[in-house]
Amino acid sequence: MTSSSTGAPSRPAAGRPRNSDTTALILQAALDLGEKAGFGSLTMEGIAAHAGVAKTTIYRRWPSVWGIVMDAFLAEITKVAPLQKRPTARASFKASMRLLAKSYRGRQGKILHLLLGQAQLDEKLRREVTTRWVVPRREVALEFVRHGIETGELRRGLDPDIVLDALYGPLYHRLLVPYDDAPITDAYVDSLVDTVFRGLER
Amino acid sequence: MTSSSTGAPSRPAAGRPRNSDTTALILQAALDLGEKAGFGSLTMEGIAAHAGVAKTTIYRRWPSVWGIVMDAFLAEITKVAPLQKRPTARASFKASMRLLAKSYRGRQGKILHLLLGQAQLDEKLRREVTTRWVVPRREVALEFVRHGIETGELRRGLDPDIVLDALYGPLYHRLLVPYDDAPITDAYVDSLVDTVFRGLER
Amino acid sequence: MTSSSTGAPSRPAAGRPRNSDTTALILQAALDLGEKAGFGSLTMEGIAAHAGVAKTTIYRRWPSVWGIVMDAFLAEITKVAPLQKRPTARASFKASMRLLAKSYRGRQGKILHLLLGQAQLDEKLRREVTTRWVVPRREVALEFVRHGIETGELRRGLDPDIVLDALYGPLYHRLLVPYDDAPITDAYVDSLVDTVFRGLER
Amino acid sequence: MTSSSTGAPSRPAAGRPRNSDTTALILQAALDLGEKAGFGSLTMEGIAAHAGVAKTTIYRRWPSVWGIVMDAFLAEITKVAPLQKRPTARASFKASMRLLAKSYRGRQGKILHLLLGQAQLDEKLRREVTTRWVVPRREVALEFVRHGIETGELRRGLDPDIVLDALYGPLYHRLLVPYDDAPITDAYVDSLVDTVFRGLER
DNA sequence: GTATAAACGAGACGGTACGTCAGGTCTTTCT
DNA sequence: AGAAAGACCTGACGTACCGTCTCGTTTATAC
Repeated sequence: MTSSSTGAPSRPAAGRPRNSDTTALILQAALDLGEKAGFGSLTMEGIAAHAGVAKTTIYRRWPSVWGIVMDAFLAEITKVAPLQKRPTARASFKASMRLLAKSYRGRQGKILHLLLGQAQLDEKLRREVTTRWVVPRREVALEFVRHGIETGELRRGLDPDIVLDALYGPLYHRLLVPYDDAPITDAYVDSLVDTVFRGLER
Repeated sequence: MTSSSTGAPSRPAAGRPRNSDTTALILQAALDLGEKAGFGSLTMEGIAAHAGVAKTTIYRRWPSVWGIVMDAFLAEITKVAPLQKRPTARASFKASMRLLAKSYRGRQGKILHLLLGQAQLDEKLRREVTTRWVVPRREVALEFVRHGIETGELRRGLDPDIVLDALYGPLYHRLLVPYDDAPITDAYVDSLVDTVFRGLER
Repeated sequence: MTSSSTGAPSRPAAGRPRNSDTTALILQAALDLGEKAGFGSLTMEGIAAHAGVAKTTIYRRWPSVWGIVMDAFLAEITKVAPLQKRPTARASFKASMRLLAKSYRGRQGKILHLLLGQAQLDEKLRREVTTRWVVPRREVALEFVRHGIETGELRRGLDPDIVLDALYGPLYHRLLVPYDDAPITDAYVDSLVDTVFRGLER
Repeated sequence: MTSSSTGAPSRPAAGRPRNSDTTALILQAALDLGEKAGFGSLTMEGIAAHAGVAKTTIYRRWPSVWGIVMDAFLAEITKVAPLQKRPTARASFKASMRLLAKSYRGRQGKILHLLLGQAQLDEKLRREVTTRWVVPRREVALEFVRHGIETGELRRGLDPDIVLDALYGPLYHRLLVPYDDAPITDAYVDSLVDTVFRGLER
């Protein structure tokens, strides 16, 4: 969301540089307010006031509230729940999904389901979520599957995309389709992975 | 001079009765506008203007825009994609999910992902979706699973909830988590059901 | 500035009628604030806040701050300084101009020079000032001159417009062209009228 | 408005000297923009952009938009309409006022009435107008009057200030009080001077 | 020549106010 | 009592300029 891309390091961008403390201040304010009053009721004015920053300063960095939330979410989640590589695909997914489920039980979950919710209504945000969150993770996960097929852990002929949908789909289903509001436990993840893997193995 | 002949006991409700044409008019206006300008940009004022109706008239019937959309969605979907009972669970799900996938490829899909999106932000709508859409369908589907276990088609010890998540999860994952925007084809559904069922059968 | 013009009294306009107390409240707030902090620093937001009224409520009545000030000014000035008809033209103008000078020494003067100042920058306001303030008064005054010519008090061949410019011009000159900030006294008015009339009489 | 040159030529001020082309560029940009979009809508940012100059460069020279306009006005008007000394007071005023009326029919008039308008709202500008435009001209004109009294052209006992008000007042009245938007013609000036002078002469 | 000092362009920044939009409530008259 | 119309308060929107600031760069005098 932030203008980035450096490439040629040549000129130092001319003009007074953006204050990165200010950026951090805004992100923090957004998280604080979201935590306190609900991420659904975040407003530009509220964030600006809480961060002690002018609205224009925010608009210079992000085009919408959701841009901010997106950045805040990504900054946290990559630290907290990176994909886990293990000897077998089954172990890799179990570990990765347990970690993911854990963060989803906390603040990240609260944010993510709002983020994905809002992405349904907002085309620009949807693209942002795709390119910055879904695609990068999916690519790593696809590698797990392909490797599993090579080693013979998984049977040949499987469509790796379907495999990922079968594994992660249920997780997001629980997160996004309102049913019984039960949290996603480690036991649920284990049970899920085991059930699905029965259909995947040779 | 025909005597009105109320016949019906109770009360004639006193005062001017609600015009049911008006109700239909509003629903139609909501669908028209949503189709044209995107369901995400529906507003009470817009719907009222387009339907040629006063705002109060709408508020008397629904508490929010999403209430209207919810009603419009349910009215259509139950006609179009009822659950399909077949001799085997596998066949039942294949048929039901194909039908569902088909409607999701059209207007219903467009509405549903907005509805689920909005439900993430709006607690009241979330409950509405749960009780009027998710739970009723889920109960029927659970019956399919239990029956499959009884007949021996599915192995004992399966958690029926996990089964449903494993089947429907991927569908909603495709619908809600933005990835490649590929539509959900019948082939995808077949492939998915077959893959998952391998892990479910005896 | 307010939408007015009734004409056909028939229909009572449908819908909730405007609250005339609210209108008065806004005008009063504008005058209060102007008096306190200077009419030059009036803002819509300030007036709204001080009147305890929503901005939209004001915008429904006036298109700009100056529209409000205009209305407030006219409401006062017509009460305070109506044109004075006397037996002779000289006496009529002396009386009228004394009264006008007196109000200009007070709040009306403060407002008027801002109003005329702003009218230089704002074409719409300029027209408003012309039709609601300048023209009506000028027409009455022209009548004084014409009558003076008929009775023989003033010589024939005078251009009535020039006469009015010669009389009122100096007054507005003092008001609008900054020089020594001396107030316009009754003595000044008398001296002015006498000097000018020497050139007007037979 | 510009930082005054101290007179003593001593030090060349150390550091990079101001570029006088830049100053001219800004003035020109202000006039261009004013001519095109109306002097009332001039902004610092607009002028800076149009002149291809940084805002700070302008602020280093003038404290406000109106300072610029003031300088631009004065630079033109003193060239175009200096006071005219003639043998008689009547002839001096006729010539001077004709010349003034002529410039007021063009761009100078457009600017001046905005300048005087704005001066009503802005105390600093008001003083600026007084000291740089009104007072210097008024002093010369007062001399005309005093000389006329000495030579016996005008009667004794006249208050010179009232004389000037009587002569220039109508001109500014026409310029500033919106009435019929008729331009100020030479014929009008002649007629006005003759009428007023009838009351001034012995 | 090399400091030093100011001009200059660029753009960030905190502010204030703008005029608009939609929400949800209310008041009025008509049906 | 329902319905249409529209006033009303509320809150947020995104934008425009303001005047100040912080940079890096340029251009002149002074040492």
